[in-house]
Amino acid sequence: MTDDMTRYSAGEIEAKWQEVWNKAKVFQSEGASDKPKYYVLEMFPYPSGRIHMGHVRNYTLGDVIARHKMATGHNVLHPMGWDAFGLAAENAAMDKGIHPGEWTYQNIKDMKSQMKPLGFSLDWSREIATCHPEYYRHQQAMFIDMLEAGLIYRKNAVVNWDPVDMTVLANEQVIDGKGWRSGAEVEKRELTQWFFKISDFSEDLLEALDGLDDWPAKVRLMQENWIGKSRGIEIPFHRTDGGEPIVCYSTRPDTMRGASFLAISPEHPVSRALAEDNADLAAFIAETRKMDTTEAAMEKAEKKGIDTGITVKHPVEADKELPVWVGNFVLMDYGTGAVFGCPAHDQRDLDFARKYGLEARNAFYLPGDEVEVGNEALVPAKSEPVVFIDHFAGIKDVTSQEAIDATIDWFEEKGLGTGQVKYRLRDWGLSRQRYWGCPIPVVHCETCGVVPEKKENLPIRLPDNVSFDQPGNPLDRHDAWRQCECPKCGESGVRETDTMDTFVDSSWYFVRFTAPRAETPTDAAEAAYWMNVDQYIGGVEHAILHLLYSRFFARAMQITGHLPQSAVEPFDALFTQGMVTHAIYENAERKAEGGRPIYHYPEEVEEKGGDVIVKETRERVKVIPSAKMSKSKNNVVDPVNIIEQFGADTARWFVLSDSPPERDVEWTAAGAEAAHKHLTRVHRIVSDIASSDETASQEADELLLKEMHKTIHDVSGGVESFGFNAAIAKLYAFSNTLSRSKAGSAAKRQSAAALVQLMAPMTPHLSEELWAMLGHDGLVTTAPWPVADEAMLVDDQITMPIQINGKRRAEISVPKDMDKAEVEKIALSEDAVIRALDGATPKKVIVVPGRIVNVVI
RNA sequence: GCCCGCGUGGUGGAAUGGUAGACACAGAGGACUUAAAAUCCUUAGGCUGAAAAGCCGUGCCGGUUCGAGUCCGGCCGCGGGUACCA
Repeated sequence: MTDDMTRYSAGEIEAKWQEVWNKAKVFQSEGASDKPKYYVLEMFPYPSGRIHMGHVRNYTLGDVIARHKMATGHNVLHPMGWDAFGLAAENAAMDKGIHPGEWTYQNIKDMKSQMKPLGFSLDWSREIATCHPEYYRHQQAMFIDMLEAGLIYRKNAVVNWDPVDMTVLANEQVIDGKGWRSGAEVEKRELTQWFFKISDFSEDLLEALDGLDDWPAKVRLMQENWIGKSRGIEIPFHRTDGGEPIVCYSTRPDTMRGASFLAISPEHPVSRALAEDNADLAAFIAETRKMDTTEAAMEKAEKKGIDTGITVKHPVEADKELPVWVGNFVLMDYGTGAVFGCPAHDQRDLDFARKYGLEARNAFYLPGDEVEVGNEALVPAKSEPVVFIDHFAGIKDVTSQEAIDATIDWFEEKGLGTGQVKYRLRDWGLSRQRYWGCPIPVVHCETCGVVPEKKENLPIRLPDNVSFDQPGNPLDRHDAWRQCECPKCGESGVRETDTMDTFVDSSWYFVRFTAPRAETPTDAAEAAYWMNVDQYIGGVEHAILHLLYSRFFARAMQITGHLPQSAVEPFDALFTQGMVTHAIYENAERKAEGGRPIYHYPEEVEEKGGDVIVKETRERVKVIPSAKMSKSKNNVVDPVNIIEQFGADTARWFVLSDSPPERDVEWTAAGAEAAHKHLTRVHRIVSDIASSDETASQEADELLLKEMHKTIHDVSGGVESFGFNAAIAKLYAFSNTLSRSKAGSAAKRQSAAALVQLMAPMTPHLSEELWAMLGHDGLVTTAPWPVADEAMLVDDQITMPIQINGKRRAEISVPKDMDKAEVEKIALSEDAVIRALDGATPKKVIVVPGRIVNVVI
């Protein structure tokens, strides 16, 4: 029955019901309410101009939660906004000559119009954009408060410097050590920059992870490792030339016997001092500065060093002297910028020692395995017992951890070192030498120094009349904007031209959503009511930086009075969705200017005889499978086509159905059509039921209703635990049951209504249509969520598999409460069991009630 | 390099330590149709076998357990993060 009256026409249905929702303002959150509040938030998007499948997945997940919470009687806040500052806008400005602001606002408009048809239950009345002065003026106010509270300071830090373009480069803009536009070798350069004192909160940020029960364990673990608490010791090594001792930090002082050299950072004061009259050393240091600033690049680079010529005394063995080397692998930012090398028990030190002919001597060996050091360092787990050789504190058979503790105690007792707890977490550098960001509201005055702006002068607006015809920060060359009055003495000063890292913008937007038009950064009452975010949803790629910065910012906002005490952890529950991936198509025959690879869009290539080629040029293409969808790699699938072809409900159903949401999913076009077929089928099944009128046997009715209650139970459970794909599988199964059921129309209508309601968070438009078709008055969106009847969930008779030695050989059907002995008896009388036993008695019979029987022979 | 994940049929995937492959996609066969589309029904991990049935099987190697996709140890491969992409 597929005539015109009952055909599923997504386009018409979706437009109609969106209009109904909008008119009724069903998605605008209430103020004070008797209902419990629920704040569900998806990570807000960067306005690139096109939504992609990752967005659709993210917002659909959030929307299902929001709609389900609405149906279960919550006052729901579900806002949306734009993370609107960033690098891409400046690139567009340079490439296309458009102002970053114009480009960004156009993109917001475009993306919004692409999102609207998806029918998300968003409260658009709260929309914010971080690039809007009405947003960033509050950020500037908080900056001033945090500066005055001592949470922000200035220090020198290195950046990637492009010597040809004369500009600072982001790590992403450095490709194989070269500037992405100029192709010039990138250098490190030191600048004075602004920092948040996040490291002051290391311990708190670490400890509070324990309370985040509804965060994924992996994210807590990643943050724990990122903060990187370690207990170690600072040991001064005395120079034989009488100079200032060099202080090393070590977490493995138990390996001291094996120490054979000291390695100090190229940026260490001693290195710098020695370089002044050591040309080789100066050249070595200069060489290490020609590397990008990423940790990965530094760690992967070949470990190199140079002997400084100075030596230090071993702190324990009086007659032993150690050479001091400068090593490119020693970070000035961590510990003291100096380490002692113990080749026997550290692989990196061993490689270094072998390369430069340094000694390798064991501090301990494994019990019963006393061997010389080969090419592999002996690094046992800290809990593993080892045997120490001539340990100065007299310990011998202990674990490494016990030895570390004993050694630290011994050093402290003798006054040879100081136990220290250190964290890997570094302060958050927020300065960016770029135009399209929130201006840092300070003035440099010759007499007063660095002075924060007066709050009444905020916002310090970005000037509009800037040009991008040359690289570098346009603010630097905008004299009219830079010239200003010193807020303190009134004489002339110059504005800070650094803008803020966009992570600052995204570290508090979730609080701004609670009072998006407030005259102060936050509204105490609204923040107290809505915070914390009950459920935060976003990509796992944000597991560390964004989430850690937000956790810090909540603390900083609390100290400066912008957040109530209760909101110290901003996100009660976190869900990290997997990415939507897609193959990348890289041109294998041609490169762009400057050696950059050329990437092709999926629709530009085709498969031909096992090879993939560019349709137009017939060039061969290298296929890089399942990579994060990224605008710069052109491997982005446009959901707009799918919505136009099949409708929003199909797109929503599809992104939820196939993969568990925490897992990455490789996008393929085939699935969307299947999703649409199914929705068409549901439309047909329910239409038929709505227009039929039959009675049937009570048995058939009961069977169907029992299945209905099971489905309500399972789907509700699935929706509450992000098991959407499994929930959808149950809905498929129930549609099949319903369409084949011989039940009467009353039972069928009841079941159809349940099906429609259970689908509503996922396919809200179709559900509204069918809900109305079944004769319901109100909206399914606001109808109370169905509740399963517990009594209907249990089966009296259950099937139990019979295993023989752990392999399934038969199954029996027994009443659910049958006692163990009885079950065992029935199991042993099964043919397959008798055959396998062949007259013998079983060694053991394990009966797990309600589950399984295992006969051990 | 380091930290964190992931790996199951042709494909997406399901499975509180308890019947591996639910539910789908693609496939094969059939019904309906003049035909096609749509729809409905059947089938389907691999190997052997006519069947009954048996053997193998969750990246690889090993362990714990009556029982392991699931827990533990060691590998391999892929992905994310690595502090200036967001």
